[in-house]
Amino acid sequence: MSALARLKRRAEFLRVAGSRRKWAAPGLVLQAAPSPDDASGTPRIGFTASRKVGIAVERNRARRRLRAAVAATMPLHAAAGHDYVLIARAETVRRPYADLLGDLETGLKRLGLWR
RNA sequence: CCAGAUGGCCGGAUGGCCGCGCUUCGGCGUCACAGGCGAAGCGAGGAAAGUCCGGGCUCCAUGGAAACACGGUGCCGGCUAACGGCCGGCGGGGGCGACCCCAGGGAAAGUGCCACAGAAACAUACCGCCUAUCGAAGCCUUCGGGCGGCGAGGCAAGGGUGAAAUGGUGCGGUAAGAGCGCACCGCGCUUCCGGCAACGGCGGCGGCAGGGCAAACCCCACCGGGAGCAAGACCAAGUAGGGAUGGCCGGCCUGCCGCAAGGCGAGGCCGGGUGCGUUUCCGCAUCGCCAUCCGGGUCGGUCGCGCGAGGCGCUUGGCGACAAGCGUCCCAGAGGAAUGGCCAUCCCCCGCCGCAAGGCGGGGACAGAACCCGGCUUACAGGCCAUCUGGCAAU
RNA sequence: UGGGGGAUCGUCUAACGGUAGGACAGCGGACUCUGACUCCGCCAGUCUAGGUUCGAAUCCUAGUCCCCCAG
Repeated sequence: MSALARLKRRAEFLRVAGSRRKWAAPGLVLQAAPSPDDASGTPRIGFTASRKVGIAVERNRARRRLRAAVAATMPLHAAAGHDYVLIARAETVRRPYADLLGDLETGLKRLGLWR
């Protein structure tokens, strides 16, 4: 994930969620917001897997699959100068990988951040 | 072969492409770091889980002790750093058996409880049984007495109630009965023997010496300071050194207010208050104290943090838990948190098609380190090994 | 991650180890021209599994779920 950065603070997640730009797909929920300080910087990604997703094994699996999908797609196609939050759902663990990639791509297109 | 018991073990395998974390090395870069590039090595579990116990480690309290309080454990012996764990025994219960299960000290130290029912739940008599003993109505009489069963009295066998009714069965015995006597069983005490002990065995004595509950209070024995890696240490940055409300002391001196009586935490001293679990003496800290609320700062980094009661193998001792010795290995260290994503082949299971070879499709348990270790408990697809038991068949 | 607390009708809340009670809600009925109020009745529950006890919501053990706290 060399071309991407990570979101780590709770406040950052809340700020992205407060922007209300989101797209819900069967495999994931994508939220996005412009970066506060650097409009042309590298995209920053955050992952969330709540207890609704499942036990710790399933939460870890969901987050890893999302991270793999991001590594395959977003360095090339995500618009710069934005923060993204990916929320795992219960389906994220079982959804076929190709569909998961499709969810992420259509999410980026729907939010107008496809590049 | 079938059914079962116990103990131990495994927890999919191989490869490819793309990635992640840590360590080391190389070169780039830098005054030196940082950073990023490449390579190599390593990278979840038997339960990592629940957080139910025990320790290590860290800080606080530790001053000096005793008593009290509180919490825990509970047959005996051993193992262990320790344990509520483990091993071996004992006792009780279950199973044809291999084997399994048991909080399993004390109820004549004391207190308490035992609802309803029942006469009575710890010391009793409702129904009942009896008339030997004492008194009496009535009846009979050969006038000696007898019958009668009202009262006093005796009894606890039977009925009934209950979870539980003061040893059980049988024989004798008696007015009726009763360990009242005897035999066997049970129980208590005890000589001797075996055992370190729990306990067991043989014998003797005692007629029973006194219901249940201690996962009720309790007694006895033993153990235990408190908090926890968000412990704690260091570096960097940085604000404040507060405010409001309410409640609660005495004496003396000074000061202030007041003409005075007097008042006032403004100050000091003494008593004292508060804290160190409680009490006692002593000691220490703090002088206003206590409660509630408000206000202000940070949300960074490094260490702690991976050689340990360590893993594996062999030998020796021990029934065993385990211990000792020798050899060998280094084996995760993240921090919105790495240990992965995808694909292929093989293995196992299920379904469908097929005579078959095989083909197609689906699935592969429980579950993710967060300071570490020893246990316990709980979850778990499928499989392997060893020993043993019962049954059937054959030899 | 560590520490602490709790679970009783749909909701809130009682119950020395001895029949699980009350309020609200719901349903039915009565009163009323109708509704409200009021009255009567019904519906229902001890988180789960074992154990101790004659008897467990209560005591003990294990599990499940929920809530709170933290430098």
